[in-house]
Amino acid sequence: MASTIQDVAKAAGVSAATVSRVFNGGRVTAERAERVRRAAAELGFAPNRVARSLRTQRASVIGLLIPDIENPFFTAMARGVEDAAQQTNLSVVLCNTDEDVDKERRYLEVALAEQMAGVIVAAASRERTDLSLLEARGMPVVAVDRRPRGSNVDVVLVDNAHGSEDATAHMLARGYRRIACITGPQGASTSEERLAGYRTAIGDFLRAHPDRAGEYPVDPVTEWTRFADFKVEGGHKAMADLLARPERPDAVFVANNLMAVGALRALREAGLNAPEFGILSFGEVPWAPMVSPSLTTVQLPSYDLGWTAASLLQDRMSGKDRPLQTVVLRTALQVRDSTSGPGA
Amino acid sequence: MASTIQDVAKAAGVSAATVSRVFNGGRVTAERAERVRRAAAELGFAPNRVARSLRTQRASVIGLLIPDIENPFFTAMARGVEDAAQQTNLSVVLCNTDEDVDKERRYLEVALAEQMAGVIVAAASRERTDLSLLEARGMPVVAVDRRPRGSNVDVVLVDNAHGSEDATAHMLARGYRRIACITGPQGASTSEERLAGYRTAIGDFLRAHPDRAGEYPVDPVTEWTRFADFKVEGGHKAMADLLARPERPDAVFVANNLMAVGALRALREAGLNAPEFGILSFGEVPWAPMVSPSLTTVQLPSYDLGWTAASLLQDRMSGKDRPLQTVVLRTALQVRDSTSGPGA
DNA sequence: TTGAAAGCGCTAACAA
DNA sequence: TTGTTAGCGCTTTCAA
Repeated sequence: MASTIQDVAKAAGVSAATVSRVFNGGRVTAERAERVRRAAAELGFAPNRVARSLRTQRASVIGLLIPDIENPFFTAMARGVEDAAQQTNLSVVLCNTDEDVDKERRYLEVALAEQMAGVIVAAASRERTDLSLLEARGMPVVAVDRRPRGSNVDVVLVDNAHGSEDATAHMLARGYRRIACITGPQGASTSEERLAGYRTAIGDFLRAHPDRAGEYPVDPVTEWTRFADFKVEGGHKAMADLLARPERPDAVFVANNLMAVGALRALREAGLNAPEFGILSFGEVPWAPMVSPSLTTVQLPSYDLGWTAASLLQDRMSGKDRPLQTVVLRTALQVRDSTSGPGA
Repeated sequence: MASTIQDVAKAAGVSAATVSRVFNGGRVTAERAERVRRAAAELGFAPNRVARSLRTQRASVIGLLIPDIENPFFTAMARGVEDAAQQTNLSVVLCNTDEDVDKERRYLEVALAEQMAGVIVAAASRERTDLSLLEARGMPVVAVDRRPRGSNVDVVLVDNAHGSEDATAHMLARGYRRIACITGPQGASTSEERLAGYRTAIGDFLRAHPDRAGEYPVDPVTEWTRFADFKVEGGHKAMADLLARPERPDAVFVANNLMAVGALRALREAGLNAPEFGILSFGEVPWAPMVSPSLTTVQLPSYDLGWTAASLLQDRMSGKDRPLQTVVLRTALQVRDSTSGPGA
């Protein structure tokens, strides 16, 4: 059906090897190259990548494994990967692992069987994702967003601690003082890192203003911290709980976007509004600019995460034997109206 | 590096053909099959899919081309495709065409070169997307959401007209009378179909209540219709324009989710609120339940669109030679608070 | 039921 | 610079 390199060779009166050279940048005289190109165009020839992969033992496809294709954070990341890959004519195969380690393992096996050129993986689990199979076979791998335990691969991460510190410092600068924190589950690295950033900022402030200590409960960084589940309902419950305390906070730093939605609802139910009560979401909310007041957020470098991972992967694929890298990307604070200050 | 079928054959003391039969359901005595399986497990053997594809001339990968991976409508569709494909052990390669016909064409060529088993495409353009290359080579193709002009492929579409008619009828039933419509660009099939549904519902109502005609401008279905661009700003401008008219509407049917966001803002700026002023969005808005009042929407069958397309594709792939199908899937009205009625 | 052998379409080593 | 040749790993006749 489709024409092969042999057909083109015959039509152009040259050997298959010459046709191959024309398509792969080998040395061919201009005149013959032209003849080949014309014949190829006439026959609608396009090299069969399957045969090429089999012969060269490498594909021009990279696999991208993400836990949730419906999460904008990951789709933006996928765009970054795609754009970077396109520069070297790599195609990207997107695999949705659904936060399921088994499904993820199956896709990893597919990547091996398909001889993919490399794999970028946002691990379904830091504990249980196992990249050793790929490593054993020498397949280039880059982990992104989460670093799977015990794996020897390049990693690209978000600087959660700095982002949280900046965000909290911003709220302090805008005049909020009694800032609470709703973070994710205890033990999850992202929760812990974001909480740590918040604590650093509060600690720094208290050290700079020792006179202020009297305004706070015994230990604000623990009294006003709640561990939730990164989901809407968890954020709602945590916020309601914080508001019920005798020393009520005047602002809240929420460690992810879904919990921020829940916290917003709890505030509204308590008759509180931003910016009198400050609220800031770690992680973009698509409709952040549309709610009123618009929501201040920490923007995650999702696109760049993908772009960077793809670049690292291509380095590895080209056989550069440099030591393993961990790249940490910074977040960006998007100041909007929900943190204008308690008196604004 | 990775072990081949030959390695397994040697280890099990059989021929490569026998190993192949074990993995593909050929006739092999139980005892030898067992030996082969053991050897394969020991060597960590998994058949090389590239070689298999080259030999059999077909792959176990299908391509899914979508215009915008960051649009929840398409990611939900992708989930549907993926889930359906998984049932027959097909992998899905997701390609983001970015509403760009050239990029789309490149991906279509990749699909051919990679010998993919089939392609599902949400066309970047109804006019300019060209599937004839694939058709010429006999590759199974299903078009989804949009029917590219001049192509002979199975199609899965959304029933825009019925969905809009239902939605408009719902608003009428809730007591809104002066219902405006903001639709997409003139000429786009989705705009026209949604507008047509709105007109049908209004027309039916007026025919059933001829006494009401006096309450309306000369021709409500044209006076209160605005063509916008399916974007936030377009919706905002159209709504503001409608509100400036002497015969002000008391509700609006908005033909997509982004324009609904713009329309909401225009309403708020004019001091109008739902449900006194009714508003309904065609197409789900992720935060529809979270705004107050919660937004009534028409839910598109995005997941099922994908699932159905994948099923049709698999029929085609298995060589069933049935006539071309067009499947039209119905929408579902999600009634929330923004259309409780003008007196609610 | 089994194995030997051919060949899918391509590239790369080698020889000319 | 060009062509010849071998072979990537698999499946599928064909003959035994």
